[in-house]
Amino acid sequence: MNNYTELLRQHNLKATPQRLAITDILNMHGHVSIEFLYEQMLNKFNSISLATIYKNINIMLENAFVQEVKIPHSKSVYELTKEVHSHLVCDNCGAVQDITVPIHTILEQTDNTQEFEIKSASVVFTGICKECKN
Amino acid sequence: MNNYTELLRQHNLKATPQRLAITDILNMHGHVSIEFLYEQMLNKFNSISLATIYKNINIMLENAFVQEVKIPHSKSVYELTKEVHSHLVCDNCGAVQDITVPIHTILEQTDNTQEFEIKSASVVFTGICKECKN
DNA sequence: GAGATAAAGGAAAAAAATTATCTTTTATAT
DNA sequence: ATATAAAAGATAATTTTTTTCCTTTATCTC
Repeated sequence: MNNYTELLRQHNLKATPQRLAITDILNMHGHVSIEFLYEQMLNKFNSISLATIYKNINIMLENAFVQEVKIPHSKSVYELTKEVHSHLVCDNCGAVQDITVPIHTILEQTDNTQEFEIKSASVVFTGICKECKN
Repeated sequence: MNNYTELLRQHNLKATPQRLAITDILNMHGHVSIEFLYEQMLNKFNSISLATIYKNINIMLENAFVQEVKIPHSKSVYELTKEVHSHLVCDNCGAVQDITVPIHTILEQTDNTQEFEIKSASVVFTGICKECKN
């Protein structure tokens, strides 16, 4: 029993081999698209269907086991839920990295005369990653 | 000749009646989904096809006449391009508002040890709007 | 550990979203 | 006014995502 079995169960998800594999791929790659996930899964389960990928990602989203990252001008990627954080996306290679942004400070400096009660922030920076600069 | 004819042309877009109508709808509603835009357009052009909506939104995106706003847990909306700004999205009613965030200040306060060259930021706050609080 | 059961997987189809094709119409430059 | 490139309309085709139905399996209980 690896460590993700219990984590899946804590999110009301049965620990099937397929889900453990999805979890491993997410853990290994950090941020993955549906297509990439499907391709990787095919290596282990040669008859897995895309519907199973979608069904799992959807139920994992519902149970907050994974999060969707919506990226400007690009397809969404999915990641295991962890501490709140933001993202850096490379315009050149598409790589996605995590970054911590002081949301609290931002809110203090933002003029919110609109009386909108802000609960969370989704921040995606785009630019050029270290590797692509060289 | 209303004021959007010239603006369309400046973006290398022919000022067709359909495009002027799309522009009016975007201007009037601020942020609209593809479906909403289609429904509104049907009022004026009873035989317009969804393909025309997509073709126009896509070419308007390419020519930076409109921008796509990707919203967590929801479908994208589109807006006329204006000064750089961020968005507030109400979890309750789905309304989208503009807000100005001091991105520059954020960057100064963000620890970017990853040597990532940030060029732009997409920020979407979610919470409860003024109307839904009452 | 064996049996019961609710949930998950596989396969295929269906539905929804998006893009492409081809012909007709039209905005715009000349 | 005419020529022309681009856009619209009408489908059709693709792509993406969801659903259905039947089989398999993870997990709970004994």
